[in-house]
Amino acid sequence: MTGKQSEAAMPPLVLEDFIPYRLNKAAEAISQRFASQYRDEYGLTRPEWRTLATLGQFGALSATAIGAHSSMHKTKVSRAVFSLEQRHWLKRKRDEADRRTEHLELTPAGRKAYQHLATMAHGYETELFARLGERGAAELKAGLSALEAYYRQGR
Amino acid sequence: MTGKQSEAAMPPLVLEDFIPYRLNKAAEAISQRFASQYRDEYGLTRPEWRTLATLGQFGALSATAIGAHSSMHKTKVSRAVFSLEQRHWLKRKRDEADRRTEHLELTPAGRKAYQHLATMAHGYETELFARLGERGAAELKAGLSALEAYYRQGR
DNA sequence: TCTATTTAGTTGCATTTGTGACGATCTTTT
DNA sequence: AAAAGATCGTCACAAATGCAACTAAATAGA
Repeated sequence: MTGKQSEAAMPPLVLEDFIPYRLNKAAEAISQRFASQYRDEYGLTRPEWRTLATLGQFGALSATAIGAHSSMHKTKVSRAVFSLEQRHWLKRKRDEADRRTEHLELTPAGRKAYQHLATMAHGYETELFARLGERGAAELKAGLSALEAYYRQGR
Repeated sequence: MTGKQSEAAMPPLVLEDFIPYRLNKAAEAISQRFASQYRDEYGLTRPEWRTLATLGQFGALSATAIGAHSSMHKTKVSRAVFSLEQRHWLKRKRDEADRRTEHLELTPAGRKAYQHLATMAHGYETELFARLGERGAAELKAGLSALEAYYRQGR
């Protein structure tokens, strides 16, 4: 026997301690709650919400740019754009210089929905921070920043 | 003008600061890297790896227990179990007291694969911690713990 | 005891997602 | 300027996921 463990074999991996596992569960749980808000209120899917939020923040972007920024697959963006267009929440404009790309922009209706959802998002986050406590919130942000620095230029 | 902002309107929500968004992107990026390892080496899907890891850690569980522990949908577990069974990595045993439930247990082959994957997982995490730095890793863990405490007893 | 309800796990079906190929357009090379 | 290659967005198809219905078995209620 080599010390630490006595009779029972220690499991080679404790999932509750494994960072990718914990991150996934946490992300899913936290997103779920907010997702049900925009789903209940507007019937939006996650890719649709992401697209809306990205356009709301940046003004006018190509589909490719949206995907690059928010890590969504080409086709996911394409479909979300189509769906938002159906709602008349965004309109497309051909780039006259490069006629392959189209610039996507929110309509007034889209912007209005965005404003509302952004407010809900802030509310959600405020509540989250309150429950995490000053300390927990600060640690989480710092930890996420470290992670982002890692995988941003990572590998 | 009300101070802070000058000419351009501030976007109502900055995605790079929004916790659910950051968590999702981080979780996806971090998981992706490890997922490609077990995918390339064994052709495992995520639900399969999760099921394997859960059984490896806990020894023998019902499908329901696996799903509850790792937040996977019933049918996801059912299909992962089927697939692992095809590989002869686990076997089912009827519970004689309650003949609806089956106890799932890794075979020697399954255990061997698990050992290997668990080793890879540790390696991955070790490298991750190294890149995050002592500080970043500690903050991330603390932040995750705070989150877990939040959503565990949820609402 | 007989019925109604709950639980474990699977399956069919619809929805969502990713892959690969495509037409159109732009860029680079020769 | 023609040919080859890259990029933008879409679509058909295949794979993965979730939902609802189902069988079998246990439990609770009458």
